Formats: sequence, C-alpha cells, structure tokens
Amino acid sequence: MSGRKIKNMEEFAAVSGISRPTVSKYFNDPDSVRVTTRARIEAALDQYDYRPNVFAVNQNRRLTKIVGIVVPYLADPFFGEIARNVEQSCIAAGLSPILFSSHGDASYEADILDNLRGLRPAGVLLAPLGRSSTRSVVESFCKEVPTVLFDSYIDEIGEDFVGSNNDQSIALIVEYLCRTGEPPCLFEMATPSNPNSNKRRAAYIKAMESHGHPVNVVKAAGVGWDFEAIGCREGGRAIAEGLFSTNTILCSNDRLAIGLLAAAYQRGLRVGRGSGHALRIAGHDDHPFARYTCPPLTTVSQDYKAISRKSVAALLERIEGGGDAGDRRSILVEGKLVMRDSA
Amino acid sequence: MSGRKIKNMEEFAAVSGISRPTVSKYFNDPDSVRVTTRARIEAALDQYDYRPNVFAVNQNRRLTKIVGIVVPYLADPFFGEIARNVEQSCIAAGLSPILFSSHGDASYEADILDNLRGLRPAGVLLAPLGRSSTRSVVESFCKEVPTVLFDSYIDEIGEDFVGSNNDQSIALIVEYLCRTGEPPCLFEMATPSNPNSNKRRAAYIKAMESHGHPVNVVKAAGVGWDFEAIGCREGGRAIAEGLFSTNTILCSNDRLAIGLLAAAYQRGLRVGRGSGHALRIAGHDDHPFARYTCPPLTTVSQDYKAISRKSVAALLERIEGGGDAGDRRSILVEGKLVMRDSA
DNA sequence: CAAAAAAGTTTCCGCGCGTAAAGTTTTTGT
DNA sequence: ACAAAAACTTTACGCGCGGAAACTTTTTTG
Repeated sequence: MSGRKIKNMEEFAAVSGISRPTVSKYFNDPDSVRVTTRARIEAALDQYDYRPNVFAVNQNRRLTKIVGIVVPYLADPFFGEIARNVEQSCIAAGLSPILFSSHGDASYEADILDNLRGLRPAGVLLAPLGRSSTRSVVESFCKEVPTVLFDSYIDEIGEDFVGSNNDQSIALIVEYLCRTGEPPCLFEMATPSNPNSNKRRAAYIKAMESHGHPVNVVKAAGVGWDFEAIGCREGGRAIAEGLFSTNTILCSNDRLAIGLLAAAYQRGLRVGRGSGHALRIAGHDDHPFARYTCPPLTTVSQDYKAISRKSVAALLERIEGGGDAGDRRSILVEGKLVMRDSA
Repeated sequence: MSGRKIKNMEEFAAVSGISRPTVSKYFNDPDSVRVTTRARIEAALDQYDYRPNVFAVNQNRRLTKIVGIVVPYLADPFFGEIARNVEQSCIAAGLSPILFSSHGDASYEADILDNLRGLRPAGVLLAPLGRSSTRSVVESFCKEVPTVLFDSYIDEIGEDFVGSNNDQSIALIVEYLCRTGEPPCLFEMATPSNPNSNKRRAAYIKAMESHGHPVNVVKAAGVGWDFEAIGCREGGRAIAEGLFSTNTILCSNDRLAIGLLAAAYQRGLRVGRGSGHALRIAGHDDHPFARYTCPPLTTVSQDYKAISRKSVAALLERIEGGGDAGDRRSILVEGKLVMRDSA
C-alpha cells in the first residue's frame, strides 16, 4: 500500500500492466481472467489501493449487486439479530447489503421501497409491516424487484416467503401447557402490528379445539410497536377485571409477555409452575431477553439463523433464476419449545 | 402520475418545458429556481414520475448528500432507538442516511469505514466500538470525512463528540443510593466493550470518595456484547462468593443490571428498597426494557433524543463549515435519575 | 421606464466505468 | 508443432448527470 494515488481504472490498469477492459472484467468476477493476469492485478492492488468508483460502476450495469434489507422495527432486538445474520450471508455471497428500518410506519416503508427502486437492487429481503402496510405499494414493488418476504406474510405477494411455522409452534406450546396445567388463554393485541398474530390466533383456536378445551382470547387495546407497554397496561387491566378464565396465559409474542410479567409483578402475583404460583405465562419467539426475565420466560423459539439463511438462499435462487424461477414458495421454519420457569 | 415513462433528465426537461440545466438546479435545491419555474417543474413531476438517477448524480458531485450512521451493535435496542432518531433528523435536513452496524466486531467496523469512503459521504455519525476499535483506522477515516462521534468516546479523534455526561449521571445515582441506604458497589465488565465503562468507573470512584465511602468495584469476566448473559453468570458468581461488600449494586449499564436481576432471582434474593429486600440494584442508561424488569429498574436516563438531535446538529455544522469550523467540541448530555423499585 | 440584476437557455465537456467489435497474443489439445 | 480456442488489447461509444461559459430573457430597482 504505497505508490501515488490512483484516480481511476485507467490509471490503475496502467500501473498494473493490464488493459482497462480486462481490469474491469476482473472486478466483475475475479475468476473470469487468467490466473497469471489475476495475480498481476492483485499484486498492483495491494501496492496501490485502488477501488472502482461505486457510482460509476452501478450507473451502467443493468442490475447492481445491491441487496436491500427492510425490517419493520429495528429497536426490536429480534430484527437486529435477523439483520445481522442476513447481512453476513449477503456479504458471503458477494452482495452489498443495505439496511433499512420502517420504524413501524407504513408511509416510511413506502418511502424506503420507493428509494430502493432507484438503487436498482439485485434483490430485496423484506419483512413487511404487514397489517398496516399499504398492500398495493408492496405488491407493485415486488413485481419490479426480486423480493423475498420474511417474518411476516402478505397473501399472494412477493416471490417467496420465509418465516416460522406458527401452526406447528403454537400447537407445540398449547399442547405443553394443557398437559402440565390449566389450558391457556391467549393474550394478543386487538389491532396487531404484525400479521403473525392472526396466524397464531387461528393456530391457538385450532389447537385448543383439538384438545377439547374452550377458547379464551383476551385482546389488548393499543396500537404501535410498544408491545411491552401495551402488555403491561392492558394485561394488568385484564388481570384486574378477571378476563383470564384460567391461570395460564399464552402471549402472542415475547414482548407482550414481558409486559405482562411486569403487570403480574406489580400486583404481587407469583408467576411460575407448581404450588405457590398464581399464574403461568408463556410467550412466543424466544426473544433475546426472554431468558433474563424474572422468572425466565417459557416460550417457543424462532430459529433466527435458519430464517436468515433460508431467506438469503431463496433470494439468491431468484436472482440467479432471472425472475421466473418457478412458483411462489413458502418456506416455514419449525419452532422448538423452550422450557423455562414462567410456565 | 400518468404519461409515458421518462428515461432521463433530458426527456423530463422536455416535457416540463424547462431546460435541463435548470431542472438540474431544481433537483439540487428546489429553492434555487424561480417560483414560477418551480411550479412548472413540480406540475410535470406529479404527472410523469421522474427521479434523477442516484448513481449518475453522485458520480460527479464532489460531495454527496449521503450520511453514514455507524453503530456498534444493532441488536441492542438502545442503538436501534438512536438510529431511528438520527435517521429522521437527517432526512429532515435533506440528507440520505445509510445505516451500518459493526455487530460488535472491530474488523467489521473497519470494513464499513472502508466501504463508506467509497460513497464519498457528506459526513458520518459514528458510535465506535471503542476499546476494541482499531484506533488508527478510525483516526485516518476521521481525517478524510467529517465525522461526529457519539455515545462512545475515543480520545482526540473525530471532530466532535456527543454523549452522556457520565460524571454527572454517576454522581447523581451514587448520591441517591448513598442517601437512601448502603453505599453502592460497582458492577462492571472486566474488559468493557465500551469506553463509557471506564469513564463511569472513574466517576463512581470520585463520587464515593467525595461521600467518604470505601470503593468496591466487582469486575465480571467475559468479552463480547452479550451483556445480560455476562451479568447473569458473573453477577451470580459474585453474589455467591460474597464479593459485594454492601447490599447495593450499581451496574455500569442496564443490560448488565438485567442479567444481575436474573441472577438474584435465581437465588431467591428479593430486590428492592426497604425491609424484606436483600439487594438493591441500579443501572445506567434507561434502556427501553428497564421499566419492565421485575422489579422495575432504578437507573439514570440517557436522553436518546437529545443525543440524536445534537449529533446531527453538530454534523450539519461541520458539513456546512467545510471542514475547519473551529475546535473539537465535546457535547455532553445530562442524565436524569429514574427512580423505580429496584433501588 | 431604463438600467442593473437575476434567472433561464444553449452548447459543450467531463466524470469513471461497462461493454461491444475487431484485431492480436497466449494457451490448449492432439 | 500446429490449428483451434481462449484470453487479452485497442478503439470507441454510451450511460445520466454536474457544471462552466456565453448569451438571452425576465424581474427588480430607483
């Protein structure tokens, strides 16, 4: 890393002793040139520290190597983890990921997709806001850009979907809760920010009926992404008003459960299994903090890594397939029961 | 939004009845053209849906409108919140923020800065990894690009720093703890991921001495960003081994405190003020989840919004100042005591 | 209302690179 | 060793826009 500054590929080609078009080929795919040429270029490369101008490169290419990652809410550690895994998979595949967060706002999400179009990305990994997303915006975007939806599902949109198998995971925890104590009530948001809620409610009802138990769904009022606050406030109210018909509560997700645990604590209710405990509380997702609640939260894990890996794999197939690589696929990842102390 | 598709600025200029250079001026600053021309352009704009090609625009401009935001660890909701606030401030200022996370890895951070250089950003907001950052990488980067450091401080690097006033906030909570019970021990990581730890330890020692109390610092072994796990494991061990000389523990940050609360719970120790409680635990940061721990965590708030706002403001000054807008500044935001039940 | 100032138009060049075409050199296979 | 194939070089054009220069039109000002 010495030598004078290299301004552009022309100059770099000169100092490396290779013609510019060949150098250009090298940067697009190092394996497309002869090994001897490659060696000469790379020798020059670590002597002169040149990098092609990002903007000039992308101006001409029909498709860039950019991959957009759009998550609904970054202050939720779940998406932070997903983002990390997805980013690294993309880099490993030679793509340049760019991360965006909709911050829970549908109009923001629309702006992101709009801007993304201008970047002519090779593909996009989108975890849509779901319920509050403007369906048409997402739909038209998916028609233009190879898009894989993850986490959150919108009917008939996008090319592939990767997410957790709510039917399976909810059945799993409902079965566990029924087997070890009173059958669970479901605690969810009245107007869920995330379509997974609806799937989970349906799965809960189905599972309860298959066990021959009456269904009891308690809905928390409130909108937005401050799930803990809603879980705490509305869960506390539901407890006070005796809305839960059994001593066991299955929360639609862990963040709601964290709020509910706080509400139970405030009221002096001991949460856990066995005698001396007033309440059992379970969640869903195995949120990064779930193991540090008091008591530690019993939940069903979402396999972050598997979801990330499969999402990127699906996107890569679509990109390489050139748009029409077969039918829409739904890739579901199974959850695992994570038994802790809260239920 | 109808009409045929517009390919480039040339065509758009034609349909709007304005010359291309003037249209170009408009896109660089809508206020730089006469109101009548602006109106004509905007009339065409919502009839034809044209947007300048991002890559072509940035190819020629010496400086882009891109602002890089680099945080050390996105799965920490603290940085998620900061990122959100900062992003919005940037957009409001007409800049295009791009978000990056170092994911706790110094080499990753170096890659990000390296790539960022290629984007010729107008400026960068960097929350460095700190201790594990390669100092020289960050230093040379700051020389090339207007950079404002936030949250985490590296001596003599960057143009400005915006963060919390650890001296003030630690003094505040130490004073509170001393006044209301036994003087606090400090619980921190042995090899902190974040330079704030060092500042806080110093502030703790200073505050304790000013109150005439002996200092007791307990260090948790472990590296990385999984603070809750370290706090739980090492905190539990410290409790078991009787390393805390008083019943009051001040944690270097809330995530460590969350882990410690879990450890106390596991051992059946009641945390809180007053009789019947074995331990008081306090944190620092007012982490988004701190109010939902059991018991809710007493802590000192970091004012996210103020930090975000002031960081962006400082960066804008630097950008507009054109590089040498005076001396290096340190902008410290004061913390506020957040009294909950844990201490 | 004339003169100065401001804004817009025309014309032109350059940014750094992708990429095609035609010609030349090197490698591969037998 | 020789022909065919593969890789490389030379030359040239285009991408879409920023921005300078010289000139024309519109607006402001006293």
